[in-house]
Amino acid sequence: MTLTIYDTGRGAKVPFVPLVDGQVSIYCCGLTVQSAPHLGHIRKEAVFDVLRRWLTATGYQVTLITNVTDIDDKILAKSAEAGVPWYAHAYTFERELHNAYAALGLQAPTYEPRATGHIPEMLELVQQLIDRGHAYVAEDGSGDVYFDVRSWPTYGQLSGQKLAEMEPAQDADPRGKRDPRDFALWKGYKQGEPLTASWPSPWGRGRPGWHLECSAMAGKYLGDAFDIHGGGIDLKFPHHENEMAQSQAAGRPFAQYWMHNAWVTASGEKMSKSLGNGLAVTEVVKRWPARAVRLYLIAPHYRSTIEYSDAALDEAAAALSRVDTFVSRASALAPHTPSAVLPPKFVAAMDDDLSTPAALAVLHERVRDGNRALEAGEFPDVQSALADVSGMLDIFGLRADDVAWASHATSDLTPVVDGLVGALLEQRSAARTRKDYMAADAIRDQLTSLGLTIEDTPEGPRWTM
RNA sequence: GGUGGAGUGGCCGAGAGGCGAGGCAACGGACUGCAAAUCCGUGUACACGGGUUCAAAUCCCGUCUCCACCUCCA
Repeated sequence: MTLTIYDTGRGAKVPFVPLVDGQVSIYCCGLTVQSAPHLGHIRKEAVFDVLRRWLTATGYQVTLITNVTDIDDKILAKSAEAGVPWYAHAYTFERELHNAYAALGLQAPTYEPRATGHIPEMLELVQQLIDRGHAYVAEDGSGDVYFDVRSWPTYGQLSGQKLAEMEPAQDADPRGKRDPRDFALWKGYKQGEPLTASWPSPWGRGRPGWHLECSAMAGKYLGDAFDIHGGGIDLKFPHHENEMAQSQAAGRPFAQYWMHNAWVTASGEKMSKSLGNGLAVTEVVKRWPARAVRLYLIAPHYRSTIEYSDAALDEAAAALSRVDTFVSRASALAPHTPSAVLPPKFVAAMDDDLSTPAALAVLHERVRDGNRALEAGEFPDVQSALADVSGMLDIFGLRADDVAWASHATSDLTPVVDGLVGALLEQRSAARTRKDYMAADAIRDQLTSLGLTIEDTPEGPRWTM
């Protein structure tokens, strides 16, 4: 059984064969750090985090590069509006992005290059394109450099667009372009822009175009050819189309597979900044446990649109707590280690284009098996179910005891609380023994009002936050 | 105008010719002093209209609705 992935370029599920045996190189378009990341942005990170965990678990050595676009028109515009330097503005949101990563237990990429740190690599790429006759300096003296779309016959292949059929540019000002569809590789410095946002180049001061950045950084860290290029489906055109064109036109084979995730919608429409801060990751994590948010993001298939609703987050939290309850009950009986060999149905699901919904169904099945075994007192079965459940949770990045959640876990007060609660529970048990249920319930109500849940189990009372 | 995706039971969300994924909620039962948790059970869902087939949510034709991209949005 081998991994099959849906390759946007071929428009079909295809077997995944890496360029180098045992290794996988992935470039995943990161964010333009112009505002706070919302659920939709972080979905992409969650999806590729799971992909990476799965590849790693199946024996691959994974290199994941995710860039940070820290210079672009919007960053300049918004920072000017806010009256802060553009780099400070970008840095603010880069840090917010990292906080969001941490909150959702996302493993850091192998490396996370910033666009502004790779100007030389970008200039080199532009020069190669000019030399090969696929790029030209604008004729209007703006200092812009454009990719010559008509010089590249396969332009439009990735997205299935035909040049002739594309909506005519409503931009009346061709800005020195030979064709309205030509895109900027390099943007000449304009009066009024901060001088710090420009770099010297053979064509005058300026800054890189968005598409160019990714090609240059992917090339630097992954080589001329690499395995998987990922990103949101909305980047397919023009961003990825342009990346592919400019890289291949420069003689680099570029990505072998393209994986695109769908977005998160709200009220049926694509989530966007205009819908307000309510959906910012920082806000969502305040309202629901971070692990539930993560589950919510990875439970549907990555190519399906997720419709945001409070109720859906509530459901994810409820589903997760069912799993957690089993894990904590079973763990109390015996130490365990996650299974190295996962249930075949789970493996088959994950290998089938990362079919997390089917894989999750297997997780729930094993939880049920485990609960049944728990009732029957079949400890070997409990242990085996627990090991499987842990192993599967590991792939999803949802193990409660994963170090990723450490910074958000309760601190070392747990033993103290345990002692105090334990003392009260002993009093309650005594009251129950003498059938003084009024007193027993009073203690339980008191603890409940503090946010604790008390459950009576065959092994004695048990409390959870 | 071009390109792509979607419409599934109360809700979320898979599947893609034949045995009702899974979760959440609800109801009934078991267990419990009462709960909680857990287990067992309960559903004749696939936008609409035709057609193909022994068999269609899945294929074909038509219709409606929604969304996205073609504007530096994950």
